[in-house]
Amino acid sequence: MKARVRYAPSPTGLQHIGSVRTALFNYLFARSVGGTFILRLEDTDRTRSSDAYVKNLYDTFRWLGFYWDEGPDVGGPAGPYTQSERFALYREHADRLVEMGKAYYCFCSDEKSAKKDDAVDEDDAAAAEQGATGFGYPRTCRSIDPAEAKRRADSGEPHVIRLKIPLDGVTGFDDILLGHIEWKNADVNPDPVLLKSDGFPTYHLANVVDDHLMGITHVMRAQEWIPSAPLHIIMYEAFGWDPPQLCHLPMVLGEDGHKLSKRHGATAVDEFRKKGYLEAALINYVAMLGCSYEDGRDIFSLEDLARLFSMDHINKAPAVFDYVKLEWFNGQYIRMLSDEELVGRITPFMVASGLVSEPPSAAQTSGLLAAAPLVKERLKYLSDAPEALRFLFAEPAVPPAAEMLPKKLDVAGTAKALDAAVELLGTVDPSDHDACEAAFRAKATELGFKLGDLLMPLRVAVTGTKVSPPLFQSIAVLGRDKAVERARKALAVLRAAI
RNA sequence: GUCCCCUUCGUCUAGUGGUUAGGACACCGGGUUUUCAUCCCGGCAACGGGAGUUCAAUUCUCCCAGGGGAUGCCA
Repeated sequence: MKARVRYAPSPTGLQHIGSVRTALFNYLFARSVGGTFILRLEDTDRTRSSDAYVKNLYDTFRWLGFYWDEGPDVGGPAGPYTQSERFALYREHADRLVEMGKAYYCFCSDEKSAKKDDAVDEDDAAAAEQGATGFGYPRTCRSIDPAEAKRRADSGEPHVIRLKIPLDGVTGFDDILLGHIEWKNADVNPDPVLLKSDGFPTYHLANVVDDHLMGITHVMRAQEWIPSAPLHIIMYEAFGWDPPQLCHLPMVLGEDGHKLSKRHGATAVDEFRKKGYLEAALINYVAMLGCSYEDGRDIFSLEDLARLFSMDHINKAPAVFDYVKLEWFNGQYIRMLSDEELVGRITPFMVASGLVSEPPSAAQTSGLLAAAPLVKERLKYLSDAPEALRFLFAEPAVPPAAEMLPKKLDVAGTAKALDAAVELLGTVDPSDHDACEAAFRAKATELGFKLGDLLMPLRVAVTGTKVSPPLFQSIAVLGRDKAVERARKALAVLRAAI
């Protein structure tokens, strides 16, 4: 049977790096076995779902560059792929369970859920201290006569439908990664809500019904879902369906060992994009969180990953998200870009910084192209480009004298060095890097300076900073006349400061 | 509290009874160099603890400890 897997996000927030990792693993698995990857929108939380987040979902995956074979936007034989459009289906199935005696109507108010989480925790703790045997819902309505319950429900009394968890016995399953896991039914969440009072299904119902109806063969999801697995198994059994194979992926943690969240740093994929991460770097890094491929290699393209992926290389232990290592990957991928590609990537950042017009002029583009090789190995993020290239597109402030001093040189000495440098600059061809260096080196020796003594003040004068791409190449891109002009102004400042 | 999952360098991992426990990032040295980077070389650094099984355990079993997750009309 052909494998069918799905990514089933709820559009209640920006796409999170953790969920995208789950999506990626599902995608890689599907590709590695020639299966089908499906997107299903779980928008059953009416108050939190929003179209803006659906748009963010599409934008995110378009950027990442891996896509689903079936989904709300591309269609497919098992649609619709948006749960709100499958509304009637869930009620039908919930009713069916009630008719079979596997679920029941509940008329309790949901005052507990209206409280804040903390309050609920305190309640539970208090209940436990008092020696309460159970936890969660006390199964109050489970004993109502079914006929009467039906009458009350039909008469319009507000209600939910709850699943009857067997009071004894055990429920278990074989996790592809974790092996056999089982629970005493007495330890399973007592009678979870399947259909909410607004008629929408909860995750549990919608998930099981849709996975079955959509022919899902493998469910790969984060380990935080393990405790709800028995609920789902009980439902599959109640419906008389075969459950899909389950595989619970290790969680992604922050450096403090807790579930990765905003306080650890960027978590929305959008944030990574805006910071100037390359999608290939992000995919490469995230794919390696909790999974290994070829030993001794760390750079993998999406195609490589899809080919090499295998469930038995997934780790059981949770993984800490390491921003520093991701940064290293980003640098690697930036360096792999051709000059043309790099220009294409940094242009939006140059435009956003106001250094380059929108659209860029031909001169700006050729300037960027000439400068690309100078900054390629210096960028950690694409967003570093404006700062690194600012001197080419904007006039830097004339630096104060102190800023220009090389190590161990005073103002007078620096003025002398810069004077010599400016004069020499007028006589050389800046595009001939080797010749320039030879000429400056000779001049430095002649005057008793080091090469750096000549170059540092010139660098600061021309680029406005002590840190810049290689000087001669920078000057070649900028134009010698402009460089000389800046250097003369700086020289005047130095002389005035003697 | 209860249930469930997990446990190799600081981090990501390789390893499936016998290895000097390997690699990557980070860190620390050194080299190249025109600042900053890149690049190259070297170094530091791990099998949570205790019982077993075995000629032999990082590898298998059990217990403990530690960490995490769940315990919603959110997913």
